[in-house]
Amino acid sequence: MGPQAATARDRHEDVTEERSAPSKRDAILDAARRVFLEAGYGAASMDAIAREAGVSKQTIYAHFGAKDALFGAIMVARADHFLEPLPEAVGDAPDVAAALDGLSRRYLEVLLAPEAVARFRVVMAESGRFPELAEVFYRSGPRRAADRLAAYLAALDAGGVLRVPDPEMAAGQFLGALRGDIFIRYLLGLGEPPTEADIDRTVAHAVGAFLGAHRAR
Amino acid sequence: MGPQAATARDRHEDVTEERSAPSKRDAILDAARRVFLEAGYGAASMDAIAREAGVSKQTIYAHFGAKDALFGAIMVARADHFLEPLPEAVGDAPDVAAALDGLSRRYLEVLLAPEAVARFRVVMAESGRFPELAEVFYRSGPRRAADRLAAYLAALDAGGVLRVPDPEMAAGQFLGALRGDIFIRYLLGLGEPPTEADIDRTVAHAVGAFLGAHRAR
DNA sequence: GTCTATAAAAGGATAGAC
DNA sequence: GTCTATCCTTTTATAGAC
Repeated sequence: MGPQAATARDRHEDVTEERSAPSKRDAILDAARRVFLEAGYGAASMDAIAREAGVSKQTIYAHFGAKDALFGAIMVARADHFLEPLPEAVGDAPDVAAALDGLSRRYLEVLLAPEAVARFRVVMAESGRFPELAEVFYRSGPRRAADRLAAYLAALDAGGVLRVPDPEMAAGQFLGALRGDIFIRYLLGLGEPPTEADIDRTVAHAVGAFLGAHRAR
Repeated sequence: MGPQAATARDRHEDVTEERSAPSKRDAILDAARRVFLEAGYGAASMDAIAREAGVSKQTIYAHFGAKDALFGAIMVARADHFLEPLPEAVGDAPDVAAALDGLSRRYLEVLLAPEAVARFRVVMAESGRFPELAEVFYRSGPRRAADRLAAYLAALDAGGVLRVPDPEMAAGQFLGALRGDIFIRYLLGLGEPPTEADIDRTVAHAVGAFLGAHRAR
């Protein structure tokens, strides 16, 4: 093997191909993600995952051992990416209204992405069987978003821009207002996804109400 | 049979007992409700329901025909009771703050009842398989609560008490703020249920913010 | 590592007696 | 209407060849 190959062999010792071909392991993970998120844990069969990945069932068991281990690998691995694009929007905005507006749009964008909704639904349904998974999901997703917003609101209060005596509560309720009815409908699989105009109205109303409620005296 | 028996025999023709003993049918419905809500549709077995009800599996099939029919009977039957105690709180209250306060407490009380949370979770998880069930649940639960509140807010706006130009949106976002973080945590099965003090703080904050945002000029 | 074939168990639904 | 006993399909998991 060539000299630069050293950086790429963090998993295998005896690989012969120099280009890291899409490994069966990754194919399995990808297929499992799709099948689990679409069907839920119980209704997803290992046969379906094997078929989707183009491998045999035994190959899956050789890699992951059992169904619940595979499920855990999928759900935890992707939990980090949830709501990751949120923080940048807070610090750079010229004024408060624009900052809240931008943050709200990113939040709804992430929250209403089909994969995020499916993930939420599955984690929720299986929270009894996988409690630690629900915990990780909560902390890396909803909790993190609320903490970031709370920190921003606390800074606004300290700077005298707004009056926010209880930033944690205010952050939680603001994000709750943003979710409003839309998210429930989405989780229940009802009706059409919200249009751009719906988003505009929702964000404008939530931000306006928040600024009205917390304006400095 | 006696003359008064006529009113009670809307289902049976050949009953011999005069007191309506807890029928097997009701025992099945009750057991099915418990098992379905605890385990979810997929993980709930007909064997478990039969055991819990103290009857044989065949008795269940004689009454309901199939698993999905039994599930539908359970979930739809109880959907009416969801949020039923809400409307009274609106009209009688002396002032707006007290009305919103009372309504908020009832809403959270109903929403955080263990059975309501379990129902929400199950309907959500099975919304793909039973779309019409999700629709009925939504309309009789979340939607109804939001509509009632919106009508009240529209009346306040018309009376000049508050300024609420978009009552539907305001109602949805107020209820969303009320759910805030608590409901998500609850759905994910995390941590302790909220204490009385938590409820007090949550309601006070949401009502205070709402009044601040929508006060008449 | 990967495949084909199979074991072992669970669960939805039905047959037939009473 | 109700029970016991059974069928048949699906599904997780494993054995053994290559």
